[in-house]
Amino acid sequence: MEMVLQALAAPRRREILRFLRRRERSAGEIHRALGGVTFGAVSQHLAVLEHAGLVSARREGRSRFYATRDEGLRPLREWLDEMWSDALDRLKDAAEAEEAGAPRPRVVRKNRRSKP
Amino acid sequence: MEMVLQALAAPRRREILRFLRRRERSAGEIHRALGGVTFGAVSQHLAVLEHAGLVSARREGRSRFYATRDEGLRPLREWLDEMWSDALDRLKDAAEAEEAGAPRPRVVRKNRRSKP
DNA sequence: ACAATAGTTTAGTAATGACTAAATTAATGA
DNA sequence: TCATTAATTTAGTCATTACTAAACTATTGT
Repeated sequence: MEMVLQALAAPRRREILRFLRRRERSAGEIHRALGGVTFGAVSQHLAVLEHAGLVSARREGRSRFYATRDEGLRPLREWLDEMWSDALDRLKDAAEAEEAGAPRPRVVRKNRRSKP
Repeated sequence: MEMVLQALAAPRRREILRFLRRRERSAGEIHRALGGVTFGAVSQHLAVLEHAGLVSARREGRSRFYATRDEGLRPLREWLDEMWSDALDRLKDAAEAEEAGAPRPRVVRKNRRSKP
């Protein structure tokens, strides 16, 4: 998932994925849709997305058609779910601590020995 | 979510989040847990995570305690869900097209006029 | 074979980012 | 007040990266 997050971190590449949402598109279409960026740059972005497993490519004549690969997002999805379950665990722990006596046992107080 | 993805793209920061999974920790604890990286570097990573809304900080005496902020991951979660629903839409479209006659209408064939 | 079209690859540049060491701020304790 | 502990901030370095322009590769039509 290292590569997945790395790939998604660039706004341009998310823009490309967004453009590929509905259907596959040729590199040229993608280039035209983005605007303000070179064909070369687009090609590089597509290579990054492909290596990360986020898009697949298909050759047709002179064109190359790119489409999103849905399984590509799975590692990220799993990581997020893991984080989410941890959040639930924390809530549960907090609830149990609450029940166990002390009103807000969140902070361990330090013992102050001296007093002016 | 720009900042969220940017923050998550660095392995060190995911390592920190992972360490904060169960309970809050002081900056020093985090530094010791990571190992092989300066206190300064850790502090910088924590600042990035805090700006991205992924952790919250609390002062106690000389220590500063950091904890994961679960709402911080929500933008990413929503983005992922959006992508996922698009994937479902694609499947649906494909199924409908399948039903509508042509066996695999995914690709529009070009008309070849000449023949050798 | 040649020209045109569609895309990739390369070389180079400017900006960003992760890191370290050292200076700095903040709170406590003597 | 001064020393100590805990953490942040700053200045500078090295690597990565997003980009452009230009060279290159591949496919098709004539």
